[in-house]
Amino acid sequence: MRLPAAERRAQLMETAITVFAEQGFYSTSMNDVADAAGVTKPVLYQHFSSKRDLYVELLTEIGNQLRDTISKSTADADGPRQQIEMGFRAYFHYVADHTDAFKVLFGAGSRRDPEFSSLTRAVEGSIAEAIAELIVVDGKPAEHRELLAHTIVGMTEAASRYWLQHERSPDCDELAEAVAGLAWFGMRGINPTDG
Amino acid sequence: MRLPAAERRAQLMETAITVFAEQGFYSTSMNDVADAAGVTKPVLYQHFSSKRDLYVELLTEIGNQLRDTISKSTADADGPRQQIEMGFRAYFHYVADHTDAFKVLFGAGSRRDPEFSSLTRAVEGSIAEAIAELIVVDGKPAEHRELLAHTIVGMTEAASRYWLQHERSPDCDELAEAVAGLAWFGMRGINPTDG
DNA sequence: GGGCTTTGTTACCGTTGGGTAACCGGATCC
DNA sequence: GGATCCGGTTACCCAACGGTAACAAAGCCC
Repeated sequence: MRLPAAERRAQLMETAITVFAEQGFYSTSMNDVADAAGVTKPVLYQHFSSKRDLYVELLTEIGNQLRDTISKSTADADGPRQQIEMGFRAYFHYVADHTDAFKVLFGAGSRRDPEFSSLTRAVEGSIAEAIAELIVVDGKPAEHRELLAHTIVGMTEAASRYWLQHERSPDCDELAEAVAGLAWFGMRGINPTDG
Repeated sequence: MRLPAAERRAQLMETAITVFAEQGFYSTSMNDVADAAGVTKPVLYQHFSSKRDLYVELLTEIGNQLRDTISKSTADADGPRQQIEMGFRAYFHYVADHTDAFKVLFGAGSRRDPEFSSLTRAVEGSIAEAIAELIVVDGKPAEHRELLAHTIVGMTEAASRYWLQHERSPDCDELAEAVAGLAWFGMRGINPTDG
């Protein structure tokens, strides 16, 4: 029942992710989180100064996790095609293994609020940056690169949402392959001279 | 000041779209909507039985509008490539011309709630259906088609969001061309035997 | 075992916001 | 010119929720 501060804090964050993932930011009360953690509200306020603060900490932690996962997995890729492939695989595996975290980071509540959305956009931005480097545009304005990169990131989120809602079929790797193919041929078709 | 019921109702819906687009479902109070319309709360309740009811009516109207716009524009297309092109053009023009409506339909508040999200998903579904027919997959499970179609729909939303946040540059048609290309070559690359 | 710290709890406050009851005033119809 | 709609307002109720003050009890150090 009684836990040392650090452990309690970690448990609260984990619990909060579950509850927020299910009900979203606005429909979740601090009592909901506290109850789910088997604790009362003031305990929550011992660790987080406000509801927003709690949510912000969740978003930053999740964002860092996802970013690290992807960047580690693409580090030792061999060529752009493989980099795309491995990046997508890592992304979808993260979605599969940390579904609640994914839902919190890219779910509804996080995009409306300016403070929250700046965090999720930072994550999207850093992923998009990596993708943008793989796009070769000649004969087209360079700004298209960022646009297309962000579009691909959004596409991946959409695929994840659809996949989660349809019994996670096909399996994770097959999903990654299909969506990576869509992205790869899409961005390559734009500029067919790309080797 | 004083308006006949039908007009007042129309005005309220238009105003509500603006306010909801700006602040989202949860952060918008019925008073906010009423104030923005230059009217008091009970007037709102004379036309809509609850906040949810108001929102649901907005979503269905917007959804129908968007669906009609797209299906009309693709009706007299000549071949799949042109169908994609024209569909995307219609979609992005809708975003440009009815930005607030777009934000309400695909914005944050609408995906969290099951009742709301079923409406936005219905729209996405009907667009995805049209796209799915243009995807030819052989050698791959047929279920991939729906997955990819939904992925492309999501990609379009993401592109719209990014575009709106970056001063709407490049212009609408150029945007449509770029994203349509991404989708077309993406879904074509998946199965290169497609003519 | 007594005192201090750390971890909880109960009970409360203030505001916000969905929803409603009761009342007002001008046009219209006879 | 008075009854009658119809569109509108003021004033309110009540529940939910973010946040807090004050208090209880477990563990630890000596």
